[in-house]
Amino acid sequence: MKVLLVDDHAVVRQGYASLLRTLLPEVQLREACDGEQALQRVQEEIPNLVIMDIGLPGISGLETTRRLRQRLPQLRILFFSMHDELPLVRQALDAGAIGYLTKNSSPEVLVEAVRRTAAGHAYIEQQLATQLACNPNGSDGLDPRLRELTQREFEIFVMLARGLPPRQIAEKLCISAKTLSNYQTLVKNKLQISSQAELVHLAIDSGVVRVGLESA
Amino acid sequence: MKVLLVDDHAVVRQGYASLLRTLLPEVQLREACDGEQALQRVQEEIPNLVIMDIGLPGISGLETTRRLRQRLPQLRILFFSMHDELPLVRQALDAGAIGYLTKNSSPEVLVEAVRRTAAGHAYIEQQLATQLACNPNGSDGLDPRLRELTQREFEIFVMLARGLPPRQIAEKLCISAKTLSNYQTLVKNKLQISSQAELVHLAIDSGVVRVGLESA
DNA sequence: TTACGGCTCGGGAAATATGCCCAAGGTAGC
DNA sequence: GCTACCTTGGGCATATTTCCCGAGCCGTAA
Repeated sequence: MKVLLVDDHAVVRQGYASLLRTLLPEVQLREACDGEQALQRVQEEIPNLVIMDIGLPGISGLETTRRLRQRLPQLRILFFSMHDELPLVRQALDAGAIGYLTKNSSPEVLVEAVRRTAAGHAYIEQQLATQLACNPNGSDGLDPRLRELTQREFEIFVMLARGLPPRQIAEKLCISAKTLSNYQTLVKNKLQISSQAELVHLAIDSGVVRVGLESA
Repeated sequence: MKVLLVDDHAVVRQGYASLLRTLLPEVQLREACDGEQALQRVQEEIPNLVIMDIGLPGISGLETTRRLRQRLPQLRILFFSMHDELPLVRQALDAGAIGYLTKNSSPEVLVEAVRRTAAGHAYIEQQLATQLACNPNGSDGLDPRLRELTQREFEIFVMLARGLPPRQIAEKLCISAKTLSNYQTLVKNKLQISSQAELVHLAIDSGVVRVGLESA
């Protein structure tokens, strides 16, 4: 079984790599540190499964997933993220992921998820699956205004709501501070708000971010 | 019994005034639309009870309360606010209020509260009282950083966290936009944060504001 | 194919906001 | 009276935002 690990934090990635090698000796691992590299690796050799971090620099995990699925619709992608907000899970599944796991999961769960998704079965972390099942599918808690946002705008919206410094957002997305600023204005217009504070309230209300600080 | 009603929204104030007149015919009502006027009215004639809105323009309800109590330590002040966050209740009581009621209360409760506070007994809305009792008195859920803020800074902090437009805050507090801006910088420094988004998160974490939009 | 529309990205210029320093007036306490 | 601190704002340099505009891409409809 061939697995491609995509995560921008080398330490984290390698940690999970060694974990997987131990727990699943039959797996042949490859790694990528961003979306570009992931696309390239997949082109070189098609894996049975891609394990994808959601918060990549440059093209995000979501965008990378869309592109991968576009090229290889049968490709299986398992999201592996530190975020457990429902709307993000939905975004991942919409983008074409077959599974979603948070980084809080135990190694056993990780192994199980890898096995199942590699075999083509969906796997969503227990708790998230339950919540998804409860929250009637289509009608998230999402504010209708959020539907107006494009994918890119949505990503930026989330980061802004988390309170990441603008510089850092721009860096992470590999766009100029200027572009970020323009997006920010655009997003605020679409959401019909004027301050960053309202943006945070809206994000929390919609369940897009959780209270409490921390970064992406 | 003489009661002074302090609230900046004329309609609201008069609504409650007529309500009180109906339910408590023995009450002699006077009104004030801001802190200045309240101080003046009290000077003209000392009421048995002051019913105070927390969100006044100019000097706030809290500040007005402090000044009133300074001049007349025996004066009874009942807060009547649309906000039900515990730290705000504490601030009101600290400022010298003898009662706290939210605007969601039923007329019966209002009457009861007026009767009790006018008679010199404390009256705190059932639900709030319970919460206050549960949350060990001194050690709120308050972030230690919030203790660094002066009263004025705290007021501004709350308004910023609610997402009020800067213009509006400055207007409401009757200070220049420049002063507000200076306060904002000061507050952010004291709280050791850099963005407005973090400010909102901190406020929500500390229970100073509740999620959901709306203004003051 | 061509044309159109939408998305992403950023430049330019003007308006705003911020950060930092400083100073005046008020109040409280010693 | 003196000191300390809060509140209020001016000045000024810098950063951010806003608004307008154009380029490149991509998918789709004609």
